[in-house]
Amino acid sequence: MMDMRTKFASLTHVEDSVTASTTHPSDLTGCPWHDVKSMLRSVGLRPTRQRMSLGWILFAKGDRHITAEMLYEEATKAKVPVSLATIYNTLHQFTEVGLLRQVAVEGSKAYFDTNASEHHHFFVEDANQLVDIPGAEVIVDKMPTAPEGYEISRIDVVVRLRKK
Amino acid sequence: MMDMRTKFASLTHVEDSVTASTTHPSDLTGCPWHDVKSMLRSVGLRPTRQRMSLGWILFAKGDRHITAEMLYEEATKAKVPVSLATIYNTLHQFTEVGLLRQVAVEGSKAYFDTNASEHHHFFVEDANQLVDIPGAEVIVDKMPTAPEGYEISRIDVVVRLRKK
DNA sequence: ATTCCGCTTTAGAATCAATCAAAGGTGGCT
DNA sequence: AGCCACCTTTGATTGATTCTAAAGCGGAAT
Repeated sequence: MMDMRTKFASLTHVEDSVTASTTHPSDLTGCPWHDVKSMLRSVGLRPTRQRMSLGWILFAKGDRHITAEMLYEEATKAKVPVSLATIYNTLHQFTEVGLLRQVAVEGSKAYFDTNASEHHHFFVEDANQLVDIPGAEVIVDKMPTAPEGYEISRIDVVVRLRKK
Repeated sequence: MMDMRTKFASLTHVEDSVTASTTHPSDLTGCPWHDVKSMLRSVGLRPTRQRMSLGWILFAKGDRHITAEMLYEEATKAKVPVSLATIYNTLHQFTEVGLLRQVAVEGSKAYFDTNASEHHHFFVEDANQLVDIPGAEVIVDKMPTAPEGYEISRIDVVVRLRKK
């Protein structure tokens, strides 16, 4: 919940004046409809039913690592009829505008992280599970120099774990 | 366990002494047969025709980042008839025994690195291209503590690049 | 309100990488 | 030479993701 607000604040600079006055903890949601709506507007996406529902599902429960299939099932369970194609479209659109972050782990499916801020991950090899690395426990010390004509857009660190 | 360094050192060394006198650089003969054979034996894989050929193709040209499809094409061009299933089997077997390393980047296909030693990568976002980060230019400073019951098997660092 | 235009969503087909299963082939040992 | 466990092959199959063409909706203008 608190994470939610922090997230929203950072995601919707443009909407600070709006969200600041309207944020209140909602019973089930944790993320009021009109906040999702303004979030969408602030990134230039039309607030449609599906996008609102999916945004609500995605960001209501704090930081998560979710696949398209997982989101599809959750939406279905939540009686939000939405097609798989829309799930993919939405995940990609959200990623493009910086609401989500796609995490690269080898393996067939793509994971999306609802925490789009700079942070790194544990990857449990046997369970195919992603976990945030808390705080600033990892620090990349010597930043490599990017090749000529390129700039660093991001650094991903994945610490792979195996059962002892 | 045979370390990557050892394998590479031995292969390239012998290559230097043999190919210099018997072959042209344009040929695929950068790595004599008996070395691939002993490499395979040393990791406990039977030196079959296909594995020898593929090992030869893979390790003859220094460090590379290759996909199953790429290797398949190269093998075909080199008149080494081999099925795609065998390509996949071989890549996975080589990875299991530490001759190759699978690099985790988002995207549809899996990349295998013929340099299996501890090092990290640049990933050119627009071109979907992998490049080794030279030397020890990246250092993970604070190793995170693994959760209870787990141990760290490896740390992957991917520095994502975008055209300036 | 109603209309209209363009962005969205949809279902299902299509694509792509990767894996599997069954049948035939081969390496290495005696 | 011959055996047997391991390899390789073909073709089918899975699983994730993308594409396509048609129907639906958002919201600004009427």
